[in-house]
Amino acid sequence: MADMKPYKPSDIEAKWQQTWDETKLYRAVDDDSRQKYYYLVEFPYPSGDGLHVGHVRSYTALDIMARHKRMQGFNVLYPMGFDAFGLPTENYAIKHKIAPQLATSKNVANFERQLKALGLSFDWYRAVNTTDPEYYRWTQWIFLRLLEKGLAYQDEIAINWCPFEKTGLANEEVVNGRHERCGTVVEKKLLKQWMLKITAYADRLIEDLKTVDYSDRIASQQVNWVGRSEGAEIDFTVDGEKITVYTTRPDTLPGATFLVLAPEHKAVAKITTKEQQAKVEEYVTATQSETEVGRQEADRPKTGVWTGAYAKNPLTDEKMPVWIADYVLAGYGTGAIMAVPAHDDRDEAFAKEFDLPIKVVLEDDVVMMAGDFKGMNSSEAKVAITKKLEADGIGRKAVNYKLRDWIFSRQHYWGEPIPVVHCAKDGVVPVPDDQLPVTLPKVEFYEPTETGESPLAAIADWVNTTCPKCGGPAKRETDTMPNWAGSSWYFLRYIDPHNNKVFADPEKLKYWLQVDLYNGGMEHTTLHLLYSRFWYKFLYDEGLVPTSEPYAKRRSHGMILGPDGRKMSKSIGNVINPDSVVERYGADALRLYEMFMGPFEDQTAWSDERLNGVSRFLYRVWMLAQDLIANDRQSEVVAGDAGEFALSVDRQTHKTLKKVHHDIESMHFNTMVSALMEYINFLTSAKTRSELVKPENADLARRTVRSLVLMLAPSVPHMAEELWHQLGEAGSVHVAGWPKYDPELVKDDLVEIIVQVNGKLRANLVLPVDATNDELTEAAQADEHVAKYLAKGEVVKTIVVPRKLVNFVVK
RNA sequence: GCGGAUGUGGUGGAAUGGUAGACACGCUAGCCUUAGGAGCUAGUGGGGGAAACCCCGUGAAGGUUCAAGUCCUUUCAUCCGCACCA
Repeated sequence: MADMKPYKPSDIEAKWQQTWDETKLYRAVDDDSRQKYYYLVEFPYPSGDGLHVGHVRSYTALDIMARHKRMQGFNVLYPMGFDAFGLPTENYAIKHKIAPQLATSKNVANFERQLKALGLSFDWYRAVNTTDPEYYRWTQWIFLRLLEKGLAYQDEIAINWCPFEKTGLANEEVVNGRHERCGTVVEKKLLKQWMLKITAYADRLIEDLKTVDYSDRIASQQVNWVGRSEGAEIDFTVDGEKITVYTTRPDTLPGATFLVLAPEHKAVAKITTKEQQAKVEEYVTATQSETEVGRQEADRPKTGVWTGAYAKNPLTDEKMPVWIADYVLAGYGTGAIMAVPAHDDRDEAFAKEFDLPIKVVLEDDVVMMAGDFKGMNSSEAKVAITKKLEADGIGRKAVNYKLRDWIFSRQHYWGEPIPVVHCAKDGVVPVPDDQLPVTLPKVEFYEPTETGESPLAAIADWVNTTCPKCGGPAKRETDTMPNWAGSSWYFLRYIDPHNNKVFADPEKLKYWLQVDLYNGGMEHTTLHLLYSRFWYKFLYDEGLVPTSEPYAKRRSHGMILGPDGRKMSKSIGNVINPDSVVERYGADALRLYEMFMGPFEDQTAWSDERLNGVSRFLYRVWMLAQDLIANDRQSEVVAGDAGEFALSVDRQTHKTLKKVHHDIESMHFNTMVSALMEYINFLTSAKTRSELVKPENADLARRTVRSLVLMLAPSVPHMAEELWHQLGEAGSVHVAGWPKYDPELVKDDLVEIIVQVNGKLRANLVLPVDATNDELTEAAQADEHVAKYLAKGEVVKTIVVPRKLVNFVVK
């Protein structure tokens, strides 16, 4: 064909991106006349490295879902923004001596360019940036609400301190005793810190998972992280000093032969005898100088020292020596345990090391001793012993969590200032709401200070202010918030991004929430996801948001590994840059390839060969479409082409429509692409294609290519839009109606029936779909090949599954 | 140790308890062409056979069932998260 247009992604992609932008095609409307869908992807940190192919996987998947819903007439919100506070930018600013504000805007511009080049249907009008004072004004506002309710508080605690970045860290940022970002061995440092009481929500953060649809691995990681356990507290008296232990196994109390306290336990100094004092002090000093890394070494031999004191087992009246050892953690439970060496591996190792008694109390889960409790099973004994302790006033049921309160202070410049002032007279005074935002001052140096104070502390005219309460001199808080602050509520701001009266209009919140689907990386499961659920629940308790959970559904895309199967990293040099893929193959090919790679939630390695295969597929689609469009243009439309051939093509079309529709809804993007490929294979087979280009099939060609373009639109938006216009359509394919499959056309007249003898396949028959069981059996028996096997014995049973199979059981 | 996920060709993977290997990559042979990251045709789990066809085959071992990749039990391996959390 002389006028056939070649497929050149670079010719069409930028063109349509610009048109979509100009026509505001993807703006979400705040009306409630249509059903809404809110699709959310984690907004990126705009690093200097630019977009990662992992971002593309997440954003494309939900883009496909958003486009699919939009085509079905729903009101779709699919927003994007930037989580731009954080240390990499601050470090970049220090190194290059430019303001973090400038570095951020440069990186944001680059990310925007990259995202737009992918043809993602974000509503850019709603874009947010956490470093924008008009945004962090509300981050500060929420902090003040937490402060009002006592959920933000200051505490002098031994925090995780990164000596390289000179900042405090949350527990969540410490991995194996090292700072997860820079790998520096974390030290302990006593500092006054702002804390958020996430532990007040521990139970609800677990319980309410029942009301939402999270992938198993996400939900279980959250449950583990909160780490709820049930047991009992038991009070022991040592030299008049009360020592309370926590145990999940009160049933083993008869087997408790000694107590162990953490070296940091407050009672240690009081109960230590004179004879043991020197040894105890030496041990305490030694454990304090140990780093977290040292304390966490695997298979570390148990160490400890006896305090010289004794407690008494309330059930057996036996004397229990009281030891201190660093295998007992000060920060968990009560910082003290009753040791049951017979039923706990750690206690056993300790008992063996120091030659302490080991007393077995349970065998086969049944209590073997201790009078009243003898013969009970473990769970009965737990209840009974706890009750007895309660009656005696020396114990009670108790619950513990691994979750710690969230350390909310950072000693850095590039974060939201914590909006309080310190007044000599009034103490901590919140900055009044109408004076928000407390903005970051412009400074020349961003380096953290050696003392552990934020660089803000050095800016006298910013720090020195007046007390909002008494008008006297006061100093501003110089700590800033962690980078997790802004991202804890950004999805609320998208709903009403330009509101300067409230963080978002309650009516709009009511309309758009919950987020219908939230996708993001697994690495954010225990940090961001938990934090944002906490903030949201707090806002719910304040009556500021309409539902108890923010996200109805959470999924996590699998990581894309480098072509070598290893995690992509700059130092290995196996990073794939989306820009170069777009340049070479086009955004549509990149998008479709990332969907075709494998199951969405599984990790998988990058492959240039397979990307190329997807690109080839798109060329074939294009060429076929050109043929069909040409036929449609050149031919008079002939009415009534409902022959056998047309029916077979329509059937294939509608089967594919059905498959594509359901695969998008269930996020089976890889099989959606397969279905499209099968469809194209069918249409381009020599026989089908030669018929489709005949003038008498012009009408069929037209409706086929229309359906094809529509079903491709969510996945390859640029090519679909271009073809749509070649078809003579004026509007955008992305707001054209999604083609519903016809259930009648999805059904077949004839179906393949498999015939088995003793479960083994012996024949394939093509029979009418409505054949009765008897007819199926008859046809199966009549098959020559089957008959041979039937003759070998006696048919004792015949199983018929309509439209599927006949199985003869022959003996 | 605890929790979660996953084991299917040379590779990525597909299969409401009902034809294992769809779709794709790679490979082989042939064709075509202004030689390309192009297109077309055929083949491609293992074994046997000229063929028809037969046997074997979803980490391993049992079991349930007319029928198991799929359900149950045991077990092994890999990956992820947490980890001296009492």
